[in-house]
Amino acid sequence: MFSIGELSKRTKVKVPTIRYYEEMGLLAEAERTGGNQRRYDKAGLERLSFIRHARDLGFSIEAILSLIELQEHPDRSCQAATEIATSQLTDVRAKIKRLRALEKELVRMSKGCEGDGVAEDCYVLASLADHKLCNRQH
Amino acid sequence: MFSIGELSKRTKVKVPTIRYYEEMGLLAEAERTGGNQRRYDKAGLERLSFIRHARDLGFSIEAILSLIELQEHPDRSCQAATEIATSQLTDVRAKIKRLRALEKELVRMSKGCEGDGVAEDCYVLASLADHKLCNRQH
DNA sequence: TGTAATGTCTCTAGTGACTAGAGGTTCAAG
DNA sequence: CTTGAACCTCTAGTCACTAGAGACATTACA
Repeated sequence: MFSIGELSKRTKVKVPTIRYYEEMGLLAEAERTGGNQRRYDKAGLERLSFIRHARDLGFSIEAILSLIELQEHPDRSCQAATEIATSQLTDVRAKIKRLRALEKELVRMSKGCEGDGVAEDCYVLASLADHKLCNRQH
Repeated sequence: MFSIGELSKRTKVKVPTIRYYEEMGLLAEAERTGGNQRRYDKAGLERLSFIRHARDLGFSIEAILSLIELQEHPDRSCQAATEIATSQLTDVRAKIKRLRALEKELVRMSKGCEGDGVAEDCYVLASLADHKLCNRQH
């Protein structure tokens, strides 16, 4: 059994975040010492690692709740889990696509201006003021 | 002179968002009718278009405030504008990099599971539970 | 000119996933 | 037994909006 600080160290999840996860129902309510401090065991550690891993991959709290629910019913079909992962993948790909378009536009903007002139002639500012100067939609 | 709703239509920025931008100091306080409703002119329209364009490119409100400040002092050096754009570009590139790593991991995860088994054997869940199953850091 | 529909006003509160801080209590080491 | 670090709960703040309540203004049409 170890404290919340120890759990935090081992999982690299900050202490207030652990408490927040408990409040959100991602973590079961921890056992308490006589003095009301949380104590965790291996199961708690594994659960938090799972959560952190999923968060790192961009899953929302809500999605993680569903995944945990599934985890706790090993007999259920895992279709939902695959669906959540696939939807996350679609999301990620959409974001990448959008960011790539932004990247191109920003490169074009930055290249147009050396930063050595005055604001009046700044290509960055001009580009922002007039969308027509852009090559692509965003 | 036109109303906030008209401005909203022309710029595709929602009415409450326009009011929010005003409160944040991105838009000058609008003129008002006798009945206290906001009225805008061409200058207001251009300013909001600028803001929307910058937001679309991912600039923060704070960054846009700086850009607007520059815009209003056309005699100042535009170095700051270029710096803001470049920093935004760096940001965007970092995000793309990270998302690409996530994408790879999610593909690997999804491929490992057809979604036709039970949760106990689900590769998605297993991957989340055990980071060691991952190919790369994220 | 009357009325009804639509638009606008301010204000408060909610979103997601935390983060920061106040003010108080408990624990572990020496 | 004392000290200081770690812990507790609670509230409020972050970012960029979004939603809703309840009241007032404007516009279109009869």
